[in-house]
Amino acid sequence: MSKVRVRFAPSPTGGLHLGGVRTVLYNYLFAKKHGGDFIVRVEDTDQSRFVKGAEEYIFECLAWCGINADESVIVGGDFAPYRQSERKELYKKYAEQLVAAGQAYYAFDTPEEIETMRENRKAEGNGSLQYDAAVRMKMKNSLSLMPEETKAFLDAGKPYVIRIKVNENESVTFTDLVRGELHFENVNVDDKVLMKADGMPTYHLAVVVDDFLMKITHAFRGEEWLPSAPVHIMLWQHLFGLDNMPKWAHLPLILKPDGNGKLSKRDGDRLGFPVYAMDWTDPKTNEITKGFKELGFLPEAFLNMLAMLGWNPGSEQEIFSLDELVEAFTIERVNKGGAKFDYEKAKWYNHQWIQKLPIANYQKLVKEIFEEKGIEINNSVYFEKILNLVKGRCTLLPDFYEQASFFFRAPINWDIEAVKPKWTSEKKDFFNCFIDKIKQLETFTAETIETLFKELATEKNIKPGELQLPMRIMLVGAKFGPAVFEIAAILEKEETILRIEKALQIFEI
RNA sequence: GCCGUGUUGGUCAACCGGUUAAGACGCCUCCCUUUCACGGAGGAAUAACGGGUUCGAUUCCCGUACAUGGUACCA
Repeated sequence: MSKVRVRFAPSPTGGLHLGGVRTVLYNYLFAKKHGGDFIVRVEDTDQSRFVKGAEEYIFECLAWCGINADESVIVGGDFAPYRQSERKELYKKYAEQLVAAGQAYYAFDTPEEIETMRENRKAEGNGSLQYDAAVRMKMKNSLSLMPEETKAFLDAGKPYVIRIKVNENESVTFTDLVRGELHFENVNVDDKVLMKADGMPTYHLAVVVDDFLMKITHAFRGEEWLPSAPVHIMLWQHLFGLDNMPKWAHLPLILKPDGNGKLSKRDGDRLGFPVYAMDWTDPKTNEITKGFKELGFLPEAFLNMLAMLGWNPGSEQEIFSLDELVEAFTIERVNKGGAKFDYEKAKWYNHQWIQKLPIANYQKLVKEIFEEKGIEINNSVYFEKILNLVKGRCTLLPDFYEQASFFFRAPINWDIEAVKPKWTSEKKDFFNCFIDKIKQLETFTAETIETLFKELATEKNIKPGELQLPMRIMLVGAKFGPAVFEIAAILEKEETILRIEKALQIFEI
Protein backbone atom coordinates (compact mmCIF):
# COMPACT_ATOMS: atom_id res chain seq x y z
CA MET A 1 0.00 0.00 0.00
CA SER A 2 1.26 3.43 -0.86
CA LYS A 3 2.08 5.96 1.80
CA VAL A 4 -0.92 7.57 3.43
CA ARG A 5 -1.32 11.19 2.38
CA VAL A 6 -4.18 13.36 3.57
CA ARG A 7 -4.93 16.99 3.14
CA PHE A 8 -6.76 19.78 4.85
CA ALA A 9 -8.01 22.19 2.23
CA PRO A 10 -9.26 25.42 3.76
CA SER A 11 -10.39 28.36 1.77
CA PRO A 12 -9.07 31.59 3.22
CA THR A 13 -12.32 33.43 3.68
CA GLY A 14 -12.34 34.24 7.38
CA GLY A 15 -11.92 32.83 10.87
CA LEU A 16 -11.11 29.19 11.45
CA HIS A 17 -14.17 27.47 12.73
CA LEU A 18 -14.33 24.68 15.30
CA GLY A 19 -15.49 22.26 12.66
CA GLY A 20 -12.55 23.18 10.50
CA VAL A 21 -10.13 22.46 13.30
CA ARG A 22 -11.77 19.13 13.92
CA THR A 23 -11.40 18.25 10.25
CA VAL A 24 -7.73 19.18 10.53
CA LEU A 25 -7.42 17.02 13.62
CA TYR A 26 -8.99 13.93 12.12
CA ASN A 27 -6.86 14.30 9.03
CA TYR A 28 -3.77 14.71 11.11
CA LEU A 29 -4.57 11.85 13.47
CA PHE A 30 -5.24 9.52 10.60
CA ALA A 31 -2.07 10.49 8.80
CA LYS A 32 0.14 10.14 11.85
CA LYS A 33 -1.49 6.92 12.91
CA HIS A 34 -0.50 5.44 9.59
CA GLY A 35 2.86 7.07 9.37
CA GLY A 36 1.65 9.26 6.56
CA ASP A 37 1.82 12.88 5.48
CA PHE A 38 -0.49 15.70 6.41
CA ILE A 39 -0.76 18.39 3.78
CA VAL A 40 -2.40 21.78 3.93
CA ARG A 41 -3.54 23.06 0.59
CA VAL A 42 -5.08 26.46 0.28
CA GLU A 43 -8.22 26.45 -1.84
CA ASP A 44 -8.46 30.01 -2.99
CA THR A 45 -10.15 29.57 -6.31
CA ASP A 46 -12.83 32.09 -5.54
CA GLN A 47 -11.17 35.45 -5.89
CA SER A 48 -14.31 37.30 -4.93
CA ARG A 49 -14.26 35.73 -1.50
CA PHE A 50 -10.61 36.29 -0.80
CA VAL A 51 -10.04 37.81 2.62
CA LYS A 52 -6.79 39.43 3.46
CA GLY A 53 -4.91 37.81 6.30
CA ALA A 54 -7.13 34.76 6.46
CA GLU A 55 -4.51 32.40 5.16
CA GLU A 56 -1.86 33.52 7.65
CA TYR A 57 -4.43 33.33 10.37
CA ILE A 58 -5.27 29.71 9.54
CA PHE A 59 -1.64 28.74 9.85
CA GLU A 60 -1.34 30.58 13.15
CA CYS A 61 -4.26 28.57 14.44
CA LEU A 62 -2.64 25.32 13.37
CA ALA A 63 0.59 26.37 15.02
CA TRP A 64 -1.24 27.15 18.24
CA CYS A 65 -2.83 23.71 18.12
CA GLY A 66 0.56 22.16 17.67
CA ILE A 67 -0.40 20.57 14.41
CA ASN A 68 2.28 20.88 11.82
CA ALA A 69 1.82 20.18 8.17
CA ASP A 70 4.37 18.05 6.39
CA GLU A 71 3.70 20.04 3.25
CA SER A 72 2.04 23.42 2.90
CA VAL A 73 2.42 26.89 1.50
CA ILE A 74 4.61 27.60 4.52
CA VAL A 75 6.96 24.65 4.55
CA GLY A 76 6.72 23.80 0.88
CA GLY A 77 7.03 20.27 -0.39
CA ASP A 78 7.52 18.13 -3.46
CA PHE A 79 4.11 18.98 -4.83
CA ALA A 80 4.29 22.76 -4.63
CA PRO A 81 2.68 25.12 -5.14
CA TYR A 82 0.10 24.43 -2.45
CA ARG A 83 -2.09 27.39 -3.27
CA GLN A 84 -4.63 26.68 -5.95
CA SER A 85 -4.54 30.19 -7.32
CA GLU A 86 -0.91 29.47 -8.19
CA ARG A 87 -1.86 26.25 -9.89
CA LYS A 88 -4.40 27.90 -12.11
CA GLU A 89 -2.82 26.82 -15.39
CA LEU A 90 -2.88 23.17 -14.42
CA TYR A 91 -6.59 22.76 -14.32
CA LYS A 92 -7.52 24.05 -17.73
CA LYS A 93 -5.73 21.19 -19.44
CA TYR A 94 -7.86 18.63 -17.68
CA ALA A 95 -11.04 20.50 -18.40
CA GLU A 96 -10.17 20.62 -22.09
CA GLN A 97 -9.33 16.96 -22.01
CA LEU A 98 -12.81 16.25 -20.72
CA VAL A 99 -14.37 18.40 -23.43
CA ALA A 100 -12.37 16.58 -26.08
CA ALA A 101 -13.55 13.27 -24.70
CA GLY A 102 -17.17 14.41 -24.73
CA GLN A 103 -17.34 14.31 -20.97
CA ALA A 104 -17.68 18.04 -20.57
CA TYR A 105 -18.77 20.97 -22.68
CA TYR A 106 -18.59 24.71 -23.09
CA ALA A 107 -21.57 26.65 -21.88
CA PHE A 108 -22.25 30.24 -22.84
CA ASP A 109 -25.37 30.90 -20.85
CA THR A 110 -25.51 34.15 -18.95
CA PRO A 111 -26.63 34.13 -15.32
CA GLU A 112 -29.89 35.65 -16.48
CA GLU A 113 -30.50 32.85 -18.95
CA ILE A 114 -29.89 30.27 -16.28
CA GLU A 115 -32.23 32.08 -13.98
CA THR A 116 -34.90 32.05 -16.69
CA MET A 117 -34.41 28.34 -17.14
CA ARG A 118 -34.98 27.81 -13.43
CA GLU A 119 -38.09 29.95 -13.43
CA ASN A 120 -39.46 27.95 -16.33
CA ARG A 121 -38.76 24.65 -14.70
CA LYS A 122 -40.40 25.85 -11.55
CA ALA A 123 -43.42 27.04 -13.52
CA GLU A 124 -43.67 23.65 -15.12
CA GLY A 125 -43.90 22.22 -11.64
CA ASN A 126 -40.63 20.50 -12.05
CA GLY A 127 -39.00 19.25 -8.89
CA SER A 128 -35.52 19.89 -10.09
CA LEU A 129 -34.09 23.30 -10.88
CA GLN A 130 -30.77 21.99 -12.04
CA TYR A 131 -28.80 22.58 -15.17
CA ASP A 132 -28.76 18.95 -16.23
CA ALA A 133 -29.47 16.45 -18.96
CA ALA A 134 -33.13 17.38 -18.98
CA VAL A 135 -32.46 20.95 -20.04
CA ARG A 136 -28.98 21.14 -21.41
CA MET A 137 -30.06 20.79 -25.05
CA LYS A 138 -32.29 23.82 -24.60
CA MET A 139 -29.41 25.89 -23.30
CA LYS A 140 -26.62 27.67 -25.06
CA ASN A 141 -23.68 25.29 -25.06
CA SER A 142 -21.37 23.29 -27.28
CA LEU A 143 -23.75 20.35 -27.13
CA SER A 144 -26.81 22.22 -28.31
CA LEU A 145 -25.04 24.60 -30.68
CA MET A 146 -23.71 23.75 -34.10
CA PRO A 147 -19.92 23.25 -33.99
CA GLU A 148 -19.38 26.39 -36.05
CA GLU A 149 -21.55 28.43 -33.70
CA THR A 150 -19.51 27.22 -30.78
CA LYS A 151 -16.34 28.06 -32.61
CA ALA A 152 -17.64 31.50 -33.45
CA PHE A 153 -18.51 32.19 -29.83
CA LEU A 154 -15.13 30.99 -28.70
CA ASP A 155 -13.33 33.04 -31.35
CA ALA A 156 -15.33 36.09 -30.45
CA GLY A 157 -14.20 35.71 -26.88
CA LYS A 158 -17.67 35.18 -25.52
CA PRO A 159 -17.41 34.25 -21.85
CA TYR A 160 -17.96 30.60 -21.17
CA VAL A 161 -17.71 28.01 -18.48
CA ILE A 162 -16.95 24.33 -18.82
CA ARG A 163 -19.53 22.02 -17.35
CA ILE A 164 -19.32 18.32 -16.74
CA LYS A 165 -21.72 16.24 -18.82
CA VAL A 166 -23.49 13.91 -16.45
CA ASN A 167 -25.01 10.87 -18.11
CA GLU A 168 -28.49 10.64 -16.77
CA ASN A 169 -28.92 6.90 -17.10
CA GLU A 170 -25.98 5.98 -14.96
CA SER A 171 -25.41 5.93 -11.26
CA VAL A 172 -22.51 6.22 -8.88
CA THR A 173 -21.71 3.93 -5.98
CA PHE A 174 -18.84 4.35 -3.60
CA THR A 175 -17.80 3.43 -0.11
CA ASP A 176 -17.52 6.11 2.47
CA LEU A 177 -15.28 5.27 5.40
CA VAL A 178 -17.77 6.49 7.94
CA ARG A 179 -21.06 5.85 6.20
CA GLY A 180 -20.52 2.65 4.29
CA GLU A 181 -21.76 2.11 0.76
CA LEU A 182 -23.45 5.09 -0.84
CA HIS A 183 -25.44 5.20 -4.01
CA PHE A 184 -26.44 8.15 -6.18
CA GLU A 185 -28.57 8.22 -9.30
CA ASN A 186 -27.11 10.50 -11.93
CA VAL A 187 -30.51 12.01 -12.75
CA ASN A 188 -30.17 13.85 -9.50
CA VAL A 189 -26.80 15.32 -10.16
CA ASP A 190 -26.41 18.43 -12.24
CA ASP A 191 -23.89 19.47 -14.84
CA LYS A 192 -21.61 21.25 -12.41
CA VAL A 193 -19.37 24.02 -13.59
CA LEU A 194 -15.76 22.87 -13.71
CA MET A 195 -14.05 25.96 -15.08
CA LYS A 196 -15.39 29.39 -14.35
CA ALA A 197 -15.56 32.24 -16.83
CA ASP A 198 -12.59 33.88 -15.13
CA GLY A 199 -10.41 30.90 -15.97
CA MET A 200 -10.32 29.56 -12.45
CA PRO A 201 -11.45 26.04 -11.74
CA THR A 202 -14.27 25.43 -9.32
CA TYR A 203 -13.68 23.39 -6.22
CA HIS A 204 -15.01 20.31 -7.99
CA LEU A 205 -12.31 20.21 -10.61
CA ALA A 206 -9.57 21.54 -8.38
CA VAL A 207 -9.93 18.95 -5.64
CA VAL A 208 -9.87 16.07 -8.03
CA VAL A 209 -6.91 17.33 -9.99
CA ASP A 210 -4.92 18.30 -6.92
CA ASP A 211 -5.77 15.19 -4.96
CA PHE A 212 -4.45 13.21 -7.89
CA LEU A 213 -1.38 15.31 -8.46
CA MET A 214 -0.58 15.38 -4.78
CA LYS A 215 -1.14 11.67 -4.43
CA ILE A 216 -3.78 11.98 -1.75
CA THR A 217 -4.88 8.60 -0.48
CA HIS A 218 -7.66 9.54 1.92
CA ALA A 219 -9.94 12.52 1.69
CA PHE A 220 -11.79 13.65 4.80
CA ARG A 221 -14.21 16.52 4.61
CA GLY A 222 -17.45 17.73 6.09
CA GLU A 223 -20.76 16.09 5.41
CA GLU A 224 -21.87 19.11 3.40
CA TRP A 225 -19.81 17.71 0.54
CA LEU A 226 -21.71 14.48 0.27
CA PRO A 227 -24.16 15.63 -2.39
CA SER A 228 -21.39 16.65 -4.75
CA ALA A 229 -19.34 13.52 -4.20
CA PRO A 230 -20.81 11.84 -7.32
CA VAL A 231 -19.39 14.63 -9.47
CA HIS A 232 -15.96 14.16 -7.97
CA ILE A 233 -16.15 10.45 -8.53
CA MET A 234 -17.14 10.89 -12.17
CA LEU A 235 -14.21 13.20 -12.59
CA TRP A 236 -11.89 10.62 -11.12
CA GLN A 237 -13.34 8.03 -13.44
CA HIS A 238 -12.84 10.23 -16.50
CA LEU A 239 -9.49 11.70 -15.64
CA PHE A 240 -7.39 9.43 -13.46
CA GLY A 241 -9.23 6.18 -12.93
CA LEU A 242 -11.14 5.00 -9.92
CA ASP A 243 -8.24 2.86 -8.79
CA ASN A 244 -6.28 5.99 -8.00
CA MET A 245 -9.08 7.72 -6.22
CA PRO A 246 -8.62 8.47 -2.52
CA LYS A 247 -10.90 6.82 0.00
CA TRP A 248 -13.57 9.20 1.10
CA ALA A 249 -14.76 9.94 4.60
CA HIS A 250 -17.51 12.49 5.14
CA LEU A 251 -17.40 13.77 8.69
CA PRO A 252 -20.49 14.63 10.71
CA LEU A 253 -21.31 18.26 11.32
CA ILE A 254 -20.88 20.18 14.55
CA LEU A 255 -24.24 21.59 15.48
CA LYS A 256 -25.36 24.56 17.53
CA PRO A 257 -26.11 23.76 21.20
CA ASP A 258 -29.65 25.04 21.16
CA GLY A 259 -32.12 24.33 18.45
CA ASN A 260 -30.61 22.80 15.37
CA GLY A 261 -28.35 23.53 12.51
CA LYS A 262 -24.71 23.90 11.78
CA LEU A 263 -22.78 25.81 14.41
CA SER A 264 -21.95 29.27 13.18
CA LYS A 265 -20.01 32.23 14.41
CA ARG A 266 -23.31 33.95 15.15
CA ASP A 267 -24.29 31.25 17.62
CA GLY A 268 -21.15 31.93 19.59
CA ASP A 269 -21.87 35.65 19.72
CA ARG A 270 -25.44 34.97 20.69
CA LEU A 271 -24.78 32.33 23.34
CA GLY A 272 -21.49 33.72 24.63
CA PHE A 273 -18.86 31.21 23.65
CA PRO A 274 -16.10 31.08 21.07
CA VAL A 275 -16.45 29.33 17.75
CA TYR A 276 -13.13 30.27 16.19
CA ALA A 277 -9.84 28.79 17.29
CA MET A 278 -8.22 32.19 17.76
CA ASP A 279 -9.35 35.80 17.74
CA TRP A 280 -10.29 36.84 14.25
CA THR A 281 -10.41 40.44 13.16
CA ASP A 282 -12.47 41.08 10.09
CA PRO A 283 -10.24 43.28 7.92
CA LYS A 284 -13.23 45.13 6.51
CA THR A 285 -15.23 45.91 9.61
CA ASN A 286 -12.48 45.52 12.21
CA GLU A 287 -14.94 43.46 14.16
CA ILE A 288 -13.21 41.01 16.49
CA THR A 289 -14.57 37.54 16.99
CA LYS A 290 -13.25 35.86 20.11
CA GLY A 291 -11.24 32.69 19.88
CA PHE A 292 -10.68 29.76 22.20
CA LYS A 293 -7.07 30.70 22.64
CA GLU A 294 -7.71 34.22 23.81
CA LEU A 295 -10.46 33.14 26.14
CA GLY A 296 -7.98 31.05 28.00
CA PHE A 297 -8.22 27.60 26.54
CA LEU A 298 -5.21 25.36 26.36
CA PRO A 299 -4.62 23.84 22.92
CA GLU A 300 -4.44 20.39 24.50
CA ALA A 301 -7.94 20.82 25.89
CA PHE A 302 -9.30 22.37 22.72
CA LEU A 303 -8.09 19.48 20.62
CA ASN A 304 -9.14 16.89 23.16
CA MET A 305 -12.64 18.31 23.26
CA LEU A 306 -12.86 18.47 19.49
CA ALA A 307 -11.63 14.93 19.08
CA MET A 308 -14.41 13.64 21.29
CA LEU A 309 -17.05 15.54 19.34
CA GLY A 310 -17.87 12.96 16.71
CA TRP A 311 -15.44 10.26 17.70
CA ASN A 312 -14.82 8.13 20.74
CA PRO A 313 -12.37 5.37 21.55
CA GLY A 314 -14.98 2.89 22.73
CA SER A 315 -13.40 2.92 26.15
CA GLU A 316 -14.07 5.17 29.08
CA GLN A 317 -11.02 7.28 28.55
CA GLU A 318 -11.86 10.88 27.90
CA ILE A 319 -8.63 12.72 28.42
CA PHE A 320 -6.22 12.31 25.56
CA SER A 321 -3.05 14.08 24.59
CA LEU A 322 -2.42 14.57 20.90
CA ASP A 323 -0.05 11.62 20.89
CA GLU A 324 -2.58 9.46 22.65
CA LEU A 325 -5.18 10.48 20.11
CA VAL A 326 -2.89 9.49 17.29
CA GLU A 327 -2.54 6.13 18.92
CA ALA A 328 -6.24 5.59 19.63
CA PHE A 329 -7.84 7.13 16.57
CA THR A 330 -9.62 5.03 14.01
CA ILE A 331 -11.88 6.36 11.30
CA GLU A 332 -14.30 3.50 11.93
CA ARG A 333 -15.20 4.97 15.28
CA VAL A 334 -16.25 8.32 13.86
CA ASN A 335 -19.98 8.83 14.32
CA LYS A 336 -22.40 9.44 11.51
CA GLY A 337 -24.71 11.86 13.25
CA GLY A 338 -23.92 15.49 13.93
CA ALA A 339 -22.97 16.51 17.46
CA LYS A 340 -24.19 19.56 19.29
CA PHE A 341 -21.41 21.66 20.72
CA ASP A 342 -21.48 21.84 24.52
CA TYR A 343 -19.50 24.74 25.94
CA GLU A 344 -19.76 23.45 29.50
CA LYS A 345 -18.07 20.26 28.49
CA ALA A 346 -15.43 22.22 26.61
CA LYS A 347 -14.64 24.10 29.82
CA TRP A 348 -14.49 20.86 31.73
CA TYR A 349 -11.79 19.62 29.38
CA ASN A 350 -9.84 22.77 29.95
CA HIS A 351 -10.13 22.37 33.70
CA GLN A 352 -8.83 18.83 33.38
CA TRP A 353 -5.88 19.95 31.31
CA ILE A 354 -5.00 22.77 33.68
CA GLN A 355 -4.71 20.14 36.41
CA LYS A 356 -2.87 17.65 34.26
CA LEU A 357 -0.23 19.82 32.66
CA PRO A 358 2.78 21.11 34.58
CA ILE A 359 2.37 24.78 35.42
CA ALA A 360 5.38 25.52 33.26
CA ASN A 361 3.27 24.75 30.19
CA TYR A 362 1.09 27.77 30.69
CA GLN A 363 2.84 29.88 33.27
CA LYS A 364 3.95 32.36 30.66
CA LEU A 365 0.41 32.87 29.41
CA VAL A 366 -0.90 33.38 32.91
CA LYS A 367 1.90 35.79 33.62
CA GLU A 368 0.80 37.83 30.63
CA ILE A 369 -2.72 37.93 31.96
CA PHE A 370 -1.44 39.26 35.29
CA GLU A 371 0.71 41.83 33.60
CA GLU A 372 -2.15 43.02 31.45
CA LYS A 373 -3.99 43.64 34.69
CA GLY A 374 -1.06 45.61 36.03
CA ILE A 375 0.62 43.02 38.21
CA GLU A 376 4.26 42.52 37.40
CA ILE A 377 5.60 39.06 38.06
CA ASN A 378 9.30 38.97 38.78
CA ASN A 379 9.68 35.88 40.90
CA SER A 380 8.70 32.93 38.78
CA VAL A 381 9.35 30.35 41.48
CA TYR A 382 7.03 32.19 43.83
CA PHE A 383 4.51 32.60 41.01
CA GLU A 384 4.56 28.93 40.15
CA LYS A 385 3.98 28.03 43.77
CA ILE A 386 0.89 30.21 43.81
CA LEU A 387 -0.45 28.86 40.55
CA ASN A 388 -0.07 25.34 41.84
CA LEU A 389 -1.99 26.25 44.92
CA VAL A 390 -4.99 27.68 43.08
CA LYS A 391 -5.12 25.70 39.87
CA GLY A 392 -7.77 23.35 41.21
CA ARG A 393 -10.28 26.13 41.06
CA CYS A 394 -9.43 27.39 37.60
CA THR A 395 -11.28 26.48 34.46
CA LEU A 396 -9.99 29.07 32.04
CA LEU A 397 -6.59 30.74 32.20
CA PRO A 398 -7.94 34.15 33.28
CA ASP A 399 -9.40 32.43 36.34
CA PHE A 400 -5.89 32.39 37.73
CA TYR A 401 -6.04 36.12 38.02
CA GLU A 402 -9.35 35.99 39.83
CA GLN A 403 -8.06 33.30 42.14
CA ALA A 404 -4.60 34.57 42.87
CA SER A 405 -4.36 38.32 42.39
CA PHE A 406 -4.79 38.89 46.14
CA PHE A 407 -1.36 37.41 46.68
CA PHE A 408 0.05 40.42 44.92
CA ARG A 409 -2.42 43.06 45.97
CA ALA A 410 -3.56 43.48 49.54
CA PRO A 411 -7.33 43.77 49.80
CA ILE A 412 -8.81 47.21 49.50
CA ASN A 413 -12.32 45.98 50.05
CA TRP A 414 -13.34 43.47 52.69
CA ASP A 415 -16.39 41.32 52.89
CA ILE A 416 -17.29 42.99 56.17
CA GLU A 417 -20.70 41.36 56.24
CA ALA A 418 -19.06 37.99 56.57
CA VAL A 419 -17.29 39.06 59.72
CA LYS A 420 -19.20 41.83 61.43
CA PRO A 421 -22.21 39.92 62.80
CA LYS A 422 -19.95 37.69 64.86
CA TRP A 423 -17.13 40.08 65.52
CA THR A 424 -16.28 40.46 69.20
CA SER A 425 -13.64 42.15 71.26
CA GLU A 426 -12.44 38.67 72.25
CA LYS A 427 -11.74 37.89 68.65
CA LYS A 428 -10.00 41.18 68.19
CA ASP A 429 -7.90 40.38 71.17
CA PHE A 430 -7.11 37.01 69.71
CA PHE A 431 -5.73 38.50 66.54
CA ASN A 432 -3.63 41.01 68.41
CA CYS A 433 -2.08 38.21 70.42
CA PHE A 434 -1.76 36.19 67.27
CA ILE A 435 0.32 38.91 65.67
CA ASP A 436 2.62 38.99 68.66
CA LYS A 437 3.01 35.25 68.57
CA ILE A 438 3.80 34.93 64.91
CA LYS A 439 6.38 37.62 65.19
CA GLN A 440 8.28 35.17 67.32
CA LEU A 441 7.66 32.26 65.01
CA GLU A 442 10.89 31.05 63.48
CA THR A 443 9.65 28.85 60.70
CA PHE A 444 6.65 30.39 59.07
CA THR A 445 4.88 27.54 57.28
CA ALA A 446 1.26 26.55 56.90
CA GLU A 447 1.75 23.88 59.56
CA THR A 448 3.44 26.05 62.15
CA ILE A 449 0.96 28.85 61.64
CA GLU A 450 -1.95 26.49 61.96
CA THR A 451 -0.58 24.94 65.14
CA LEU A 452 0.02 28.30 66.66
CA PHE A 453 -3.39 29.54 65.59
CA LYS A 454 -5.20 26.60 67.09
CA GLU A 455 -3.24 26.58 70.32
CA LEU A 456 -3.93 30.22 70.83
CA ALA A 457 -7.60 29.77 70.05
CA THR A 458 -7.87 26.99 72.59
CA GLU A 459 -6.06 29.13 75.09
CA LYS A 460 -8.50 31.99 74.46
CA ASN A 461 -11.36 29.56 74.53
CA ILE A 462 -12.60 30.38 71.05
CA LYS A 463 -13.35 27.73 68.45
CA PRO A 464 -10.64 27.89 65.78
CA GLY A 465 -13.25 27.55 63.09
CA GLU A 466 -14.85 30.81 64.15
CA LEU A 467 -11.60 32.59 63.63
CA GLN A 468 -10.65 31.15 60.31
CA LEU A 469 -13.23 33.03 58.33
CA PRO A 470 -12.23 36.42 59.73
CA MET A 471 -8.61 35.50 59.09
CA ARG A 472 -9.49 34.69 55.51
CA ILE A 473 -11.27 37.99 55.01
CA MET A 474 -8.23 39.75 56.43
CA LEU A 475 -5.84 38.12 54.03
CA VAL A 476 -7.99 37.77 50.94
CA GLY A 477 -10.75 40.27 51.39
CA ALA A 478 -13.42 37.79 50.44
CA LYS A 479 -14.65 34.28 50.94
CA PHE A 480 -12.63 32.28 48.48
CA GLY A 481 -9.19 30.85 47.91
CA PRO A 482 -7.05 28.04 49.26
CA ALA A 483 -6.64 27.10 52.89
CA VAL A 484 -5.97 30.24 54.99
CA PHE A 485 -2.75 28.97 56.50
CA GLU A 486 -1.39 28.13 53.09
CA ILE A 487 -2.16 31.65 52.03
CA ALA A 488 -0.45 33.11 55.08
CA ALA A 489 2.61 30.98 54.48
CA ILE A 490 2.93 32.18 50.91
CA LEU A 491 2.28 35.78 51.89
CA GLU A 492 5.05 35.41 54.45
CA LYS A 493 5.20 36.76 57.90
CA GLU A 494 5.53 40.45 57.30
CA GLU A 495 2.73 40.77 54.79
CA THR A 496 0.45 38.53 56.84
CA ILE A 497 0.90 40.77 59.85
CA LEU A 498 0.37 43.87 57.78
CA ARG A 499 -2.91 42.55 56.40
CA ILE A 500 -4.20 41.48 59.78
CA GLU A 501 -3.34 44.85 61.32
CA LYS A 502 -4.96 46.71 58.48
CA ALA A 503 -8.11 44.63 58.65
CA LEU A 504 -8.31 44.99 62.38
CA GLN A 505 -8.69 48.72 61.89
CA ILE A 506 -11.33 48.21 59.25
CA PHE A 507 -13.30 45.78 61.36
CA GLU A 508 -13.39 48.35 64.16
CA ILE A 509 -16.88 49.54 64.53
C1' G B 1 -40.11 21.39 -4.16
C1' C B 2 -36.21 17.77 -5.41
C1' C B 3 -31.93 14.82 -3.76
C1' G B 4 -28.66 13.08 0.09
C1' U B 5 -27.56 12.12 5.21
C1' G B 6 -28.94 11.39 10.04
C1' U B 7 -32.15 10.25 14.76
C1' U B 8 -29.94 6.21 22.37
C1' G B 9 -31.08 10.86 28.77
C1' G B 10 -30.80 18.35 28.42
C1' U B 11 -25.58 17.47 25.94
C1' C B 12 -21.35 14.02 24.34
C1' A B 13 -22.00 8.94 24.03
C1' A B 14 -21.12 2.87 24.75
C1' C B 15 -23.65 -1.34 22.98
C1' C B 16 -22.37 -3.90 16.53
C1' G B 17 -29.96 -9.57 18.04
C1' G B 18 -30.69 -11.73 24.18
C1' U B 19 -27.67 -6.01 29.10
C1' U B 20 -30.96 -4.07 35.57
C1' A B 21 -29.24 0.15 28.25
C1' A B 22 -22.15 1.80 30.38
C1' G B 23 -19.49 6.19 31.21
C1' A B 24 -18.76 11.66 30.95
C1' C B 25 -20.68 16.92 31.11
C1' G B 26 -24.55 19.55 33.32
C1' C B 27 -28.33 19.31 37.26
C1' C B 28 -29.96 17.71 42.42
C1' U B 29 -28.79 15.51 47.47
C1' C B 30 -25.27 14.19 51.05
C1' C B 31 -20.05 13.94 52.93
C1' C B 32 -15.44 16.66 53.27
C1' U B 33 -14.06 22.00 54.04
C1' U B 34 -16.74 26.81 59.53
C1' U B 35 -14.26 30.22 52.43
C1' C B 36 -14.79 29.17 47.07
C1' A B 37 -13.41 25.03 44.69
C1' C B 38 -11.30 20.04 44.14
C1' G B 39 -12.52 15.38 45.80
C1' G B 40 -15.85 11.33 47.56
C1' A B 41 -20.85 8.89 47.88
C1' G B 42 -25.64 8.86 45.96
C1' G B 43 -29.92 10.57 42.72
C1' A B 44 -33.22 12.14 38.74
C1' A B 45 -32.94 11.63 33.45
C1' U B 46 -32.50 8.04 27.40
C1' A B 47 -33.45 4.03 22.61
C1' A B 48 -38.72 9.57 17.60
C1' C B 49 -43.25 6.82 15.64
C1' G B 50 -45.54 2.75 12.96
C1' G B 51 -44.91 -1.71 10.46
C1' G B 52 -42.16 -6.00 9.34
C1' U B 53 -37.86 -10.06 9.80
C1' U B 54 -36.73 -13.11 14.09
C1' C B 55 -37.73 -17.68 19.39
C1' G B 56 -36.07 -12.69 20.65
C1' A B 57 -35.19 -6.28 18.56
C1' U B 58 -32.26 -0.13 20.87
C1' U B 59 -29.47 -3.19 17.48
C1' C B 60 -31.51 -5.78 10.72
C1' C B 61 -35.37 -4.11 6.73
C1' C B 62 -39.43 -0.75 5.09
C1' G B 63 -42.40 3.39 5.75
C1' U B 64 -43.73 8.02 8.57
C1' A B 65 -42.19 12.10 11.33
C1' C B 66 -38.49 15.33 12.61
C1' A B 67 -33.73 17.36 11.92
C1' U B 68 -29.85 18.60 8.93
C1' G B 69 -26.79 19.26 4.29
C1' G B 70 -26.95 20.16 -0.85
C1' U B 71 -29.70 22.02 -4.79
C1' A B 72 -24.10 28.71 -7.09
C1' C B 73 -19.39 30.54 -12.53
C1' C B 74 -18.89 29.45 -2.82
C1' A B 75 -16.01 26.36 -0.71
